[in-house]
Amino acid sequence: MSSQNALPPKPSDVGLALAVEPGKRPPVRWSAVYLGLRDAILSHALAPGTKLPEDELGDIYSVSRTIVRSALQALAHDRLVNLEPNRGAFVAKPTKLEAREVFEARALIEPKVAGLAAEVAKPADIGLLRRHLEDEHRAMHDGRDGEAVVLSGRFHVAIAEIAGQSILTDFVRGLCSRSSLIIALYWRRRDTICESHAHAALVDAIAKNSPKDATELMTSHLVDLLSGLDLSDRPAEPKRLADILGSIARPDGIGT
Amino acid sequence: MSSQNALPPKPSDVGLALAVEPGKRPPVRWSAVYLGLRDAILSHALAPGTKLPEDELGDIYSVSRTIVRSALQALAHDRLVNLEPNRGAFVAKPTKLEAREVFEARALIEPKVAGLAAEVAKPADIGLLRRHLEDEHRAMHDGRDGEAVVLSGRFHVAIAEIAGQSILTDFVRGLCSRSSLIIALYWRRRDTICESHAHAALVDAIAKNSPKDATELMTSHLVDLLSGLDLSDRPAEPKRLADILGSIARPDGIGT
DNA sequence: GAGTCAAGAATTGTATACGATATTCGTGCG
DNA sequence: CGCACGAATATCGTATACAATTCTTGACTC
Repeated sequence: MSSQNALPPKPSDVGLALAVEPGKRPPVRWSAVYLGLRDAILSHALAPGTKLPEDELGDIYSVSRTIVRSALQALAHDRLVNLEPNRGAFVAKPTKLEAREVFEARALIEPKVAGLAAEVAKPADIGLLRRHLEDEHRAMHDGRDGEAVVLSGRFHVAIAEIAGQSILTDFVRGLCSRSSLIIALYWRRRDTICESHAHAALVDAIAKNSPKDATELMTSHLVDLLSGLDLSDRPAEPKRLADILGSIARPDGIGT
Repeated sequence: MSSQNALPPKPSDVGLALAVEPGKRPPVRWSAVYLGLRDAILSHALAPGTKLPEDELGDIYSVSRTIVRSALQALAHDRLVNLEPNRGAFVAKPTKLEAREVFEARALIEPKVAGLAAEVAKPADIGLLRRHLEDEHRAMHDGRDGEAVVLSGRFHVAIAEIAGQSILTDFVRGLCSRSSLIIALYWRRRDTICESHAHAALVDAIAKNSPKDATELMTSHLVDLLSGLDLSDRPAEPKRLADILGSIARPDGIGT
């Protein structure tokens, strides 16, 4: 019955108030579901608007709906899923307004955080960032866009962690997660997807302990990111199913 | 299969992603427990560290533990309660380090938000703020400290709402909530508890559409608030129970 | 043929049962 | 007298059962 040998994935990642040391206490069971879904959403494996039925998720992760429900609630609090009463959970679809606000919040917080990081960064921190940079580069080069986006977010979070402000780090983490959804919805230029250069410059500024440079680089990096989005002011997008399907080369042979 | 016409209903009430209008759909059952506990914590009716047993809360609110559990999870995400696996839920006890970080985050976000509010505030907004001010004053004057603290927080949130940045408003809301806990733990001067004057000046600056003034006033207001706290660097407080009980005039007659 | 309505199916909401873990308290030993 | 150990109790963790709601589908009417 209790055959669930749910291997603890990564207790440190779950940004929640749980006083639990990694190895000692069993990391709450829903964290596996939470992390799995989160990764899937952030890496764009699950598109915004996708329904997330409790039964199905329970089957997939071999847990009861109780656990799934907890995970979904946590994701809802992160604004990665939308809980609609009596209807179920759906991958969130941030509006363009929300998208703008996310980037405005990032523009306020992250430059400051980058400056802080540049002030206190030690060699070990720089090493960590450079390793991050490599991972990112590799994922991007391998064409794994989804992971590249996730890693890009994790890079920003890593900077915040170096700054040593855990609350601001939580904010950055949340904002980056939501940015991932925003990118999935509103990204326009697929070619310029990863300005890894900007990240590299950022690391250099932090390595040189130049808070001012780091602050400015982060600001312009975020502006660049924002400029890659299509956040024009038509709030509703009445895309017709026919338009979408018509514009895609359909595999002839099956269907009408 | 519609493309959800997700009109942002009211993200201000419960800080969670629920597309639900107050009256129409049943507002998820746990929100009653959530709000009740939150008020009790923010108004210092429940002291930090207090255990919150699921059964007891279920009896009080006449719901099953399932509901209580959801409410507690939501509160944990707000960092108002601490969930310790297999041990239960406790009202959070922010450390001094956390307290400092909360106020550093507020010092980063709120001045900017106040400036924004001053830019866009309309007469109706000013009226709202002045009414807030009165409520605060009244509660303070009536000696209801708990509510005064809550209202003070709501004032800051109201400013953020005027600024029209819902995400930053969420941040401010969370930070103010945590500040309430911090005040419960580390407030030192009980007399100067409410610098209602600072709030009044803030409203004036916003009313005059003076972003620069509003920004500076908020900055100094937060500095003042912080200076009222005892956040010295001894991380652990080895207060002995005997000290506390010994220093209080005990009602003689009962007990040993 | 389009629209409406209702019965059935599917999914979510809540309560409860039961196993697992922690805490308490009594007992015995040093 | 203090401490260690173990049974009893209390509380939490998870699964499951059942109720409530929504969605689907088919028939019926206009």
